[in-house]
Amino acid sequence: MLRAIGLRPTRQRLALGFMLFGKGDQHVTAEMLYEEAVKAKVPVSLATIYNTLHQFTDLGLLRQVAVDGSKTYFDTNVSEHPHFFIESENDLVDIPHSEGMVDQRPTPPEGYEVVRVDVVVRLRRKSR
Amino acid sequence: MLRAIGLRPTRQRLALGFMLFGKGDQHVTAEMLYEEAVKAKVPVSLATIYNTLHQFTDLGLLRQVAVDGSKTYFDTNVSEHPHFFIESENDLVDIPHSEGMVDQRPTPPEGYEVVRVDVVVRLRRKSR
DNA sequence: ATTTGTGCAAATCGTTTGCATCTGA
DNA sequence: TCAGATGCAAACGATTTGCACAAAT
Repeated sequence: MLRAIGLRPTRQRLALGFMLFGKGDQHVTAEMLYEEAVKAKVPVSLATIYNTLHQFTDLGLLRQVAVDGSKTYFDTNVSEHPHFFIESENDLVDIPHSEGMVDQRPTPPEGYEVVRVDVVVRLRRKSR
Repeated sequence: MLRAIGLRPTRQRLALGFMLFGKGDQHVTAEMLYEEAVKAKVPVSLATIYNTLHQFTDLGLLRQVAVDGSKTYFDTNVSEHPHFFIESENDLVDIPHSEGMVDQRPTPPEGYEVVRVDVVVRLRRKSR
């Protein structure tokens, strides 16, 4: 598969590929993936994690989600869909569809095209 | 007005308040506001800009918009509305409403409440 | 006189970059 | 062999923080 998209199947790319796509849809940050790799004793550097995430994204295997200022999230589900972001836990999850939110692409202004649409519903644990 | 919301009307807060709310809706980053202040010869530090932006946000005068990794944008229009983000120019603009996009609040999961909904349509200049 | 705000510089955090070294075809 | 990948450490940019000084009430 890596070969198919023009990337050398190296140890680290293979390992990261399995971690990302081997267990259903998930949302990861560079740091999270790095931790997981360390735990799994996969020798890989943070720099390589970033390289890989971006390469995968450019090749359409991952999708970036703009959540907020700091961390960048990558979604293994590349289809267009909205997210819940639970602020207290820094957790990003898909919104089960049909949960309201008709999500129609707006017409872009003359001369521009839509790159992607980010819909993030930010949640907080209810106090009372 | 500052007094009304419980903030001392200091020189810099007054100046920043005018810059923010004195000319219709706009979208600013800390850096942009700082530049504007410097140009207008308003003596203010970046730290104070950040303090002020956050205080105003907490008090509901501004609204934060999650655009992407780096810069944080603040919108003087605090109502819930979607945005276009023009990647090449780093420009954030309101989407003229009725442009499609039915924007219905989804039902949050048990025990959570919606803090805010960010809808960002990312645009790129059309190539051909 | 007290409390609150401001400015500076240093510290932090996620991410990127330069470059020497390694590795897969 | 050798282009492409990796790893390290330094560089970066936006934001935050600690603390001395200044300004509102």
